[in-house]
Amino acid sequence: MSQTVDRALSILPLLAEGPADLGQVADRLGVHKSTALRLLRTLHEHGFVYRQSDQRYRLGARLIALAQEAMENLDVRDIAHPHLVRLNEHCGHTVHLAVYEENEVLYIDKVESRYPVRMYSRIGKPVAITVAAVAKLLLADLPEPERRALAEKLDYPLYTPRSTPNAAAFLRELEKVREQGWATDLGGHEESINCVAAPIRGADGRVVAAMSVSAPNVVVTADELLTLLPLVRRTADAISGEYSGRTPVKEVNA
Amino acid sequence: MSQTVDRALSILPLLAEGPADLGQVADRLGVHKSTALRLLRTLHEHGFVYRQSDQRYRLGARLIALAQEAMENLDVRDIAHPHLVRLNEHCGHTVHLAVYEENEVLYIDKVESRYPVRMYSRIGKPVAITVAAVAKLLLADLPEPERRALAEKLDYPLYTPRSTPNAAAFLRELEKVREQGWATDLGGHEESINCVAAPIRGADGRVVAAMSVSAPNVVVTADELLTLLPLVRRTADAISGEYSGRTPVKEVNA
DNA sequence: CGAATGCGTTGCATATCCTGCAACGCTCAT
DNA sequence: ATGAGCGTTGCAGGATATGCAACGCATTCG
Repeated sequence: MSQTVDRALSILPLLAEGPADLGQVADRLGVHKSTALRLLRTLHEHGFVYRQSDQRYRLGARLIALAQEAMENLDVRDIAHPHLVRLNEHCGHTVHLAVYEENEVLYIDKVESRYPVRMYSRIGKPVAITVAAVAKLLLADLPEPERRALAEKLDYPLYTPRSTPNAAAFLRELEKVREQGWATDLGGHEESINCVAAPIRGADGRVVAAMSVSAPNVVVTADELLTLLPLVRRTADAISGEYSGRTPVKEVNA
Repeated sequence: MSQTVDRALSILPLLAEGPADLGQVADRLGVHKSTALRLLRTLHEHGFVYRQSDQRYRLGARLIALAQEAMENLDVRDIAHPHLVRLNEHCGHTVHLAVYEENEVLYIDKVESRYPVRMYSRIGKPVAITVAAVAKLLLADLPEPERRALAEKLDYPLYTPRSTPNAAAFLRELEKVREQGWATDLGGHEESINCVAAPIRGADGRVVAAMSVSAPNVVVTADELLTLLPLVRRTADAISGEYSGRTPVKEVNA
């Protein structure tokens, strides 16, 4: 809606691909160099871009710090964290917490596996939305039209033979997940990694987040992992209770 | 330099403090509501802000994802990571990697302590610049005028009695750090936590990053921690070598 | 060694695009 | 019912962003 701001913001994803010089930015924006320069300068003043020694621009530190703050005032996260840690202490596997927000699902917390073989993932990273167990739970709860629209719009990359192949299959899977109230990903993203996940609900019953336990099958088989399901669900329910119940504990910020 | 973009970007730190509604944003920007609305809309389209169910705005997911990408293409980080992990495996303590960028020092990587007592810190979080060992190393390497200017501008919060009290003391400390080539923080930030840190240098000898080992003194005393100094320095030197030497291994992106 | 190319940068005139206003619709509380 | 408070819209005026052309500076090539 605001052309100038629109252009300025478009620079950021562009720089996320890697550093770029003024000319490249101007070209990809389709504007004159002087225009790009002024936009970059403004971004620079705010610390969103950084000018490295070779004069090229890349994303700046303030952006990282801001994102950090953004995550820190997600209240689900605060409440969930100790539960995730406790679950990790019980089973030793990687525990994730994820939320859905406007066509993306992303991890907002993680407790690392205590086994030497760890899976790759990072807080803040958008998850493989068509296969991840947490994504299924979050999308399954969307209003039907929105869910359908989103499913149609997605790509369905075949990470493995067991990846969700297309929108129809995905919608069917979501329906199933919706009914059973939990989800799995059995080798749909990484051949050897399995997950079980459960939803965290707000006071109105809507799914506000999802948590999962993941483990490579060199550590435990899928069947063994599934035996953790009741525990995972109980943990998720405990978080739900605390989240919707508004525990009076810890109300530091007004 | 660009008023519109300037205003739009100012909204983000504002929202980082917590969700806000349209009126609040307009007030704090000192603009008309309709203006704020248009800016917020533009930010929304790009996913930088999110409109929660109560209509208030907060920082959006794209911001988090972007910051993630920003960190992932810092090459020091890639190179350093395995070294940090190895160091952690040796000593068991928390290992940090930090960089300086325009008046801020922030952690860009972290390997968690394997002891039950862990220190609080988060990747992406700006560090306590006046006391942290890594910050001392990074600032000590700045050109003298810049270092002095920065030191004058900083606040010197007294986290503990051992915190750096003022600019003069800080500059003296930086001089010392500069000469000895390593730094410590002995209870200057958290009473019970000590750190030893060493610099990572680029091909031209300039400090590009700094790494540290931190441990609470309930686990090891400051003296014991200092015995790790040679190992920390060796690790930092190894990273420096790899970083400046341009190892031919792994050149995926052109 | 000098010319030429490529880059970031500046000042300026044009008109585009942003701004603030005022009025509207809506929800919620009185 | 009535009013207050909030987000939203269309519009006219003018501040503000834009592209141009020219400059400085480095690096490259003749």
